[in-house]
Order: sequence, then C-alpha cells, then structure tokens
Amino acid sequence: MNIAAVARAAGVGTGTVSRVLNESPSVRPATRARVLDVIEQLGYRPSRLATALSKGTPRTVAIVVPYMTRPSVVERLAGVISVLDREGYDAVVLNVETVAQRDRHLESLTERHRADGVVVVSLPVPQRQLSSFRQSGIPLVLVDAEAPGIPRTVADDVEGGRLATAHLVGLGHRRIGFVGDLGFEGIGNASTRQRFLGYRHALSAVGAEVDESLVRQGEHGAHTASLLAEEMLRARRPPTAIFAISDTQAIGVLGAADRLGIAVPDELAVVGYDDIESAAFLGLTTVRQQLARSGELGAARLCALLRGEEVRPRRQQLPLEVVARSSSARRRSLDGPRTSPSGEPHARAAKARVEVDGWVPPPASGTDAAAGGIAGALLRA
Amino acid sequence: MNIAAVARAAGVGTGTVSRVLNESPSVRPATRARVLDVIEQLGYRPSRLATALSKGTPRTVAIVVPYMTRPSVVERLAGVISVLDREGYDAVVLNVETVAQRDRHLESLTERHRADGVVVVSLPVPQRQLSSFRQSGIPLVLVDAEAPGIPRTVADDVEGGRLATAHLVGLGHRRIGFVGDLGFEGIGNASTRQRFLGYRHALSAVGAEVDESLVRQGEHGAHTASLLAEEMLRARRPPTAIFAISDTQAIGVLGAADRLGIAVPDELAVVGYDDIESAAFLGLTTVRQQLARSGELGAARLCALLRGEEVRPRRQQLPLEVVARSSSARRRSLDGPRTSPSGEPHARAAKARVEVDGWVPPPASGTDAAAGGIAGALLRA
DNA sequence: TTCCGCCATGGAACCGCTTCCACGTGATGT
DNA sequence: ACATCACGTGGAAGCGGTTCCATGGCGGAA
Repeated sequence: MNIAAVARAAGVGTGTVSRVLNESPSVRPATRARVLDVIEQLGYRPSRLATALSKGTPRTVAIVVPYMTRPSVVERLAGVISVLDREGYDAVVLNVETVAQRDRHLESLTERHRADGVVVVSLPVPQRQLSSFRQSGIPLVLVDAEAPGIPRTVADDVEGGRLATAHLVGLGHRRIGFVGDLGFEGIGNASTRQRFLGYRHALSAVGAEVDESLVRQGEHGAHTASLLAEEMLRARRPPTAIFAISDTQAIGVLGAADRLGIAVPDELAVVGYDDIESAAFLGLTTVRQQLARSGELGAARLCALLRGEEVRPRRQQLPLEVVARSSSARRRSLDGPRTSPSGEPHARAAKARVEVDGWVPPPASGTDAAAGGIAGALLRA
Repeated sequence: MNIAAVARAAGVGTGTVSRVLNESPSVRPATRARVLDVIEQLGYRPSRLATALSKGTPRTVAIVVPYMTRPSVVERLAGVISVLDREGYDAVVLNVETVAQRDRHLESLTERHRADGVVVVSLPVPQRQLSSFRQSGIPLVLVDAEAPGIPRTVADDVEGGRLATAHLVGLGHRRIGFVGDLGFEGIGNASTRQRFLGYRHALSAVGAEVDESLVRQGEHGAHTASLLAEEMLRARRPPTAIFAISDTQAIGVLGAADRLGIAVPDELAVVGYDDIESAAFLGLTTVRQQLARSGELGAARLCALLRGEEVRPRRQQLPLEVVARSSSARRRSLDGPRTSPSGEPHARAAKARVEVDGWVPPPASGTDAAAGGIAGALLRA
C-alpha cells in the first residue's frame, strides 16, 4: 500500500496525494476531500522512511547518556526528550556504561541520515569524535560537558564545590570532609575533580587546609558513600561537616551518621549536590543545578541549530544555588562534646525545610483521592 | 556523496559496492580491497535511511513509558534499552505524562516504517490502539501491563500486595496501613488497586478487616506519602505497620515516622514495593519485582517476534519476593506502650541488612580510588 | 473573440540503497 | 573442441515518498 495505490484509487496523480498529505494549499477542496476519503477507506499510512529519505532528514535526534538510571542523569534526559517531543523529533536514547560503548555509539552517529543532531549528556567527547562530527556536519550539543567551540549548556562545577563548602565554612566548620565518585568509572566527566577544586578554594579562602584524611573517593552510590563517611567519622579526628558531590552520596553520608548515632546537623552537617527530588524530602542541603532545565535548554539549542540559526554564546552557563535545608542548619556549638548519642536526629527538624526552602505542599487536587484524603476510590470499588 | 560516486571512483558498479558494504562473499578480494580503499579515501558513509527504506525495516523500536524519571520506571526502561542495543535496534523513547500524549504517541506508532516494534511499559493500552496495532501488523509487547492476547511480561500485583501484607501479618501486625498512589493520574496501570486487593486478601485470611481510616491514596512521591502516613499515625488508633505500594512512598512513610519520633521497626513496621537501589541502603523491607529484568525480557521477546518467532506463553510472569530488611524486623511487643520517643531508630539496625539480604559489598576495584581508600587521584593532581 | 496567465494537476526524476537478472569469462566435463 | 556451469560483476528496477516541470482548462483583459 503506497501513495501510487491511493492515487489510482482516487483517480488522481501521486503528486496530488502528496500535496494533500502535506497540506499544500494548491489542491482544490473537492479533490482534497476525495483523496482524504480514499486514504481513510484504504487505511493508508505514509511510510516514514520514504518521507524522510525524500526530504533528506530523519527527524531524529540521538541522545547519548552515561548510566541513565542515576537520578541526576535521568532528569536531564527527560528534559531533553520533552523538548524534542514538542519540536517533533524522535529521540533515540543511547545509554553508555563503558568506554567502548561510548566510542561505538559516537562513531555510529556520524553515519549519514542516522540522526539530524546529537545531544551528549554528562560525557566528555574525545577529540577524534569531535572532528568527526565537525566533518560530517551533524550538529552536536553538549549538556553538562565541556568542549571548546561546541555549543554546550553547563554549570560551573568548581563554583558549585566552592559554594557548598563556603556554605559550611559560613556555619563555622573548618574540618570538612569530601566524598567524591570515580567520574563514571573513567567514561564520565570530571565533575568530582572540579568540585574538589572548589572545595579546596573555599577552604584556603579562610586559611584552612585540605586534610587528606578527609578526602575520599569511591563508586557512585549511597552504599559506598556511607562506607567512606563511616571511615572518616570513626577516625580520631572526624570532620564536623561533609560535602558529597551528589545527593545520592550525601544520602549515604546521612545513613552513616545515623548508624553511628551522630546527630545531623548538630554533630555533623551534610551538603549534597544536584537537588534531586528526594533531597527536598530528606531535608538535605544541596547545590541546586537545574537538571531538567539543562536538558531542555540543550535540546532547544540543538533545535535552533537544526533550523539553521546561530547559538550564542557557545557556552551557556546555568546558575547554581545552595538550597539550605535541615542537614546543615546552624549548629549550637562547634567544638563542644557530642551531647546526646542520637538526640534529635536531623529528620526531626525536616519541617523547618518548608520555611527554609520556600516550598509549599501542593494544593489538594480536588478529588477525594488527593493527598490527605482517605482512599475513597479503592474502598468503593 | 552516494554509492554511485563510490562506484564510479572505484571503477565498479553500484551493486558491487553494495555487496562490499554488506560483506557479501561473492566479491573477489582484490575488488573488495579496491572498493574499501575508495570508501576510506572519500570518507563515504552509507545513508541509513536509504538502507532502511530499501530493506524495508528502520531497525528501530519505540518504547512508551509514563513518568520516566521515576526510579522503578527508568530501571525497566534501561533494561529494555540494553537488550535493544545488543540486538542492534535503535531505541526511540516516548515519555508520557498525560492521556492525550499517550494517545498521540500510540497513534503515531502504527505509521508505516516508524518502528519495527513497540514496547509499552507500565501503561494500559486502550482497546482502540490495540486493534490498530493488530491491524498494522506492528509487533507490540507490554511490560508491567496487561492486555489479553498481547505478549507481556508482568508480575502479579495482587500477589505482591498479599505478600507484603502477609509478611507484616506474620510478624503479628493486624492494624496495617495502606498507602497508595493515584495510578499515574489516570494514565497509568492499576497496580495500586491490585495491590490493595492483595492487602485485603491477606488481612481477611487472618480474620482481620480493612479499616477504612488506614487506607490512603495520594500523588506518587515521598512527600505526599509522608503526609498521608503522618495523618494515620497521629490518629487515635494508629497502625502498627504500613504497606506502601512503592519504595518511594515507603521512604515518605519512614520520614513521617522519624518526624513523629516513632521508632521503626519497633513501633512501626514499614514495607515498600519495587526494591529500588536506595531501598537496600535504607534497610527498607520491600517486595522485589525484577525491574531491569522485566524490561530485558520484554525487549528480548519483542526481538524474537521481529525474527518471526513465536513467543509462548503470551503472559510471562516474573516471580515476586519479599526482601526482609530492618524496617520490618521482628518487634519486641505488639501492643506495649511506645518505649522511647525515638529510641533506636531503624537505620541503626541497617547493618543487619547485609546478613538478611545476602548482599555483600563489591570488592575494591583495584585502584587506589576504590571505595574505602583516601582519594589519591584528587590529591595528587 | 482572442490572448495571456494562473491554477490545479499528472507524471517523471530524484533521494540512496538493495537485489535480481543478465552477461561475460574462465574452468570443467566429455 | 565444444557445451556447461559457476562465479564475479554491471546495471536496472524497486523501496515510497517529494518536488519540479509541463500541460490543459479557465477566467479576465483587450
């Protein structure tokens, strides 16, 4: 079933059918009606491939992401996809967990007619591949990754590390631990390193020094982070605060503190990074980088490129912001003894978040099944 | 730059170039070498669209998911994508947050040459669309959704609800709260309803009745769940245990307990659902449904269909399993007074998880940056 | 009435690859 | 020596659209 069959059945030429499909104004209403009728009758659906080949564009954008299940990554990814959807592009997702996979995928994306454009998220692109893209003329946009000359939407990780640490310094902390990850095990970006630099800046700004025993790196994930934190906290001279380079790892730190009976924030302040959904709920102080928005903006810029527009400036930087919550509320005293073994766990103070954060619970949605209601629907059925 | 240009430059016919590209054995080695050489020289990349149109298959599979940022959903999605990648299919992801969006996307997928096949995750497919797929002949596979006659990979949600509740009943609980969501606000599947039925079965099996005041539904998300739990726990006759239909919501329940100074598990047992990554870390008892695996299996079955194989049985059911962790450890007494306002928070017992769960920390990865080590790389640089 | 021009339309050429068919060549069988 | 055959190859047809160009009919202007 192709356009010729429709043309034959409607007693018109293929050109006319095509014009009807593309809503060309130069088709007489009567003809249009007849063609649409036949299309309906036959249940004809145009071939997307043929259209794409003929028009010379697959209307597809490829997105390359590492470890897509991580909360911070999937939020960016969802942002990218939402804009592409709105703009009528199909989003092909390429998940990357090894260097070989990254290279294979990037390689394949310069194939002709594979994708109109490419968004790479949180992944450095090797020089080789960059020139490959430049040569093939396929528009490339980065989100949360740097590469000179390539349009990119980023945040300043050094500044983020500095902000987080300065926040703790401002609360009087000087012994501040650092928990980092391994940068996607070699394939990912250098955000841990960058944030560490910011951490170091903030400390030296007040004349403090980095204590090597307070700097740890391990696999991404709450569990590993909690082990790292536990080691630090069990040492002779434990930190009074810990900065973790992701909320996931910060949650691990909170767990370690809880396990050891260390009160947060009174005995240990904790700051994370990303502001994922559960951070708000857990009362975790964090550095907000607008994850979904970074994806949306990156995608929007790619779409602009695809329309033939310029994107300026090449490097688009999103603001960072410390969101102060209960895990770093002001301490009573800095050097006093740990008062109670587990007195007043920080989550007890979570209510304070509502004020600190300016967050307001969503209004009841008007049905009896809304938050706060007894589940009428379930019980009635 | 097309295959004809290559043919010309190599002094051969287009057919021969095509044969070289497709590794046909019937090309003389010398000819092959010459053609490959020219391809290299010219930097020729074949057009994916032309190949696809000519072969009659786009080598693409579409995946429709609701609310892709939710942990349970993204794990399934990643499972689907990993198998498709291995099998050489491009994965187009369609995220759905409204009914209109769902219908628009499903509609578009029956277009000719849009996708070789479709995987729908955690989303019921309306009858209309089902017949549309049947008619178009595009293979469809469901993951975590039911539809008679369609190949699907599912778990038994009723049984899951029953298992969770029976676990609590087995610990002596009779006043068991239920926290559900709104089923993706109308677009999603009916898992809350199913699990509620299981919950009810388990209660009636021991002669207990559902207490309406202990059944609540609200938006998915930890925050809402914590509000719902708080209401229940503040009531005159609070529950001694709560079953939440997702780990995300269970985390909200844990938060509410913490806020109110209610000890888990001694004063309140909590069971979630899904076994997302953070559940293990938080010591949350949960019903494990193999999320990633469900996606992998669904995708594998779609690939089988695309190879023209039969998939039997149509309905593939994955086992469920209660993973007992510290949030539902055995209580000291069931009806005694609450002993300490916040004595021994459950997370203190999280270490027990390692034994309960059979989980063993991953081995150090051999670098000095592995978990447990001081961050050598950062400090050296 | 005649000429011009516009509008709606049919159909060929084209997008770039695969595949089938036909053909020439050299090896084999008798 | 001649028919046969297999093999390597060139090139046309086809996949299913879009788009351009030529054409015929019609209305308006002279």
